[in-house]
Amino acid sequence: MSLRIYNTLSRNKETFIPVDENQVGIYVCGPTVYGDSHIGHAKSYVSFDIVVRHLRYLGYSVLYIQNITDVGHLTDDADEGEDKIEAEARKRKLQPMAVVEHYTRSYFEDMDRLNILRPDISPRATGHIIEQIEIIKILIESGYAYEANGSVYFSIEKFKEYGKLSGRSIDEMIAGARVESKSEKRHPADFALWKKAEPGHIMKWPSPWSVGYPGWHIECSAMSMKYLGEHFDIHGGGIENQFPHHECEIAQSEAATGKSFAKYWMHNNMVTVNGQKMGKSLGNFVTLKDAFEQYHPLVIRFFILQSHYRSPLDFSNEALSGAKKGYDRLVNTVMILRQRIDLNQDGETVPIDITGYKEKMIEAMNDDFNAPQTIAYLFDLSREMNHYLNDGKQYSAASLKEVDELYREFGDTVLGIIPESLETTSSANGTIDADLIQLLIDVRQEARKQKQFALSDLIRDRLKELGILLEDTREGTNWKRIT
RNA sequence: GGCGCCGUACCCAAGUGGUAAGGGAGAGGUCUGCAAAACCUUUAUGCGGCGGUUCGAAUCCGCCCGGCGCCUCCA
Repeated sequence: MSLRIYNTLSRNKETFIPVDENQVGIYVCGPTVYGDSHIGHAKSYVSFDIVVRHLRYLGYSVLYIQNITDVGHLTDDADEGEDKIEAEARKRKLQPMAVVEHYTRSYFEDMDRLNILRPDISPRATGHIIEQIEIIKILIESGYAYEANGSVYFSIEKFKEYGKLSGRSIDEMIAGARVESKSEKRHPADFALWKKAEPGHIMKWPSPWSVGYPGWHIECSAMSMKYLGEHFDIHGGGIENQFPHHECEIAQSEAATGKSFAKYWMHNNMVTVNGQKMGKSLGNFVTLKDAFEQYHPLVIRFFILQSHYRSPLDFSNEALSGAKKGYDRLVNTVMILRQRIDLNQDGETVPIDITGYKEKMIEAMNDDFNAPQTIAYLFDLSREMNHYLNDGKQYSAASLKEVDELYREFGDTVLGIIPESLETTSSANGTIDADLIQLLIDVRQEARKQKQFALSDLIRDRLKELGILLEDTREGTNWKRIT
C-alpha cells in the first residue's frame, strides 16, 4: 500500500503523490521564541519528525523547512497588542534579539533531547524582511491588499477561496468577529501584512509604506516559497493555527502567485494536562525542561507516539508512568537481544516472521503515519523475541541480527524511540564504571555458588541503592542502570 | 452564537462496514536460593444513550447526553 496522508484541505486521507517524483518539500510552522518550549511543542515537532523520518525511510529526498518566528507575533488578536518578543524583552530588560537567541537555543536543546532531527533549514522571520516586502508589493499591485496609514492589510473579500482550509465563510466570520477598535481595515476580518511601528516600538524596518514590521502570517509564505517553491508538497502545524494563520497563508500566497500553495495540509492535535487545555491563562504550562526532570525525554517521545498525531493527548503522571514501564519493557528486550548477538553464537534460526513484521509496520506508517500501531507491532515482536530469548535454545547471531534490524529500522530510523546506544536511556548518570560492576557481579556469583545468600543479597541491594539493577537469568546476571 | 473534533475495559490507547490491537494496573501459574525480569493464562457478547440503513456497524445516517478545540494568547 502506498503512503496515504490525511489532508485537512479535503478532510480525507489521500494517496501521497509528490510534486516532484522523488523530492518532497515540507514546511512546518516553528516556534515563536519568547519562552521555553512546552509539551505541546514536543507533540507537534515529534509528530512532524516521524513524518520526515518515514518519508526518508520510503526513499524520498526530503527538504524540511521549519521557521523560527522572531518578530510580528502579537500578544493580542492577530493585529493588535504588543509583539511577544518585545514584551518579553521589556520584562527581562534585554534586547529583543537576545531573547530570540536565548530561546532559540533552548528550543533546539529540548528538541535534540527528544531525538527530533533538526530541520534542513531553520529560517528566521527577521532574516526575510525583504522577501516579505516583495510579496506585499505584489499583493498591493494586484489589488489584493491595500495601504492604510502606513499599514497594509489583505482584503479577504478579494480572495474568493478564503475559508477553504478551515471551512468558514466570510459571512460567518463577520457574525463572529470581534469589535474592531481601530477601523483602518475595510473588512473586520482583513489581516495585517505590514504594520506601521508605534512610537517606542523597537523591532522595525523601512518599507515603501512606513517604518514598521511584518504581520505574523506573511513570514511563513515568504520563507516556504523561498526555499520550497510556490507550489510544494506538505505544510504542517498545530491544529490551532488552522485558523487564522494557515488560512491567511493560503490567501496571501495563492493571491500573489496565482498557483496553488501547499498540496497537503497536516495538522497535529493538541496536548491537554489532566484533561484541561494547557494555556498561559490557566497556569498549567508544563515546560520540557521541567518534564525532563521527571521523565526521560525518550519516554516522553514514546508517550507522544503511542497516540496518533491527529488525536488529542492528555498529559498526566499516571499516563506517563504507565508509558515509562512499557517503554522500559521494549528497550529491555532490545538490550538483551543485543547482548546475545555479541556472544556471536551459531545455532538455529529464530522462527520469527521478519518480512511479515516489516510489511505490517510499513503499512501502518503508510496509513497516515500510524505510529501507535507500529509501536503495537514492536511490542508483539518483543513478546515473541522474549519467548525465544528465554527458551534455553541457542539461536544464531546472524538470525538475531535480522530481528535487531527491525528494531533499528522502525524503533530507531522511523520512530526514533530506540537509539543505538541504550545504556544512556536512563536519566541516572552513569558514574559507576561498567568493569567495576562486572567485578561485583562476579564476586556475588561466587558467593551464590557457596550459598552465601545473605552476602549476595547485600551486594544486589547495595548496588540497587546506587542505581544498578541486577537480574539473574539462566545465561548469567544482567545489569542495567535505573532511574 | 458560528465552525469542527471526540466519547472504546480500572487507566492510557489503535481500530471508518465483516465480528474488538497494544501498553499500564489487577488475578492465577511457570522459572528462580530469594528477588527482579521474562513467558503462559485471565480481565469489554462490548465500543456514551436511543433509533435507523445493511446479510452484517465501534465503524454509515438521525436525534439526545457528555467532553474538547478553533473563532482571542498558545504547537
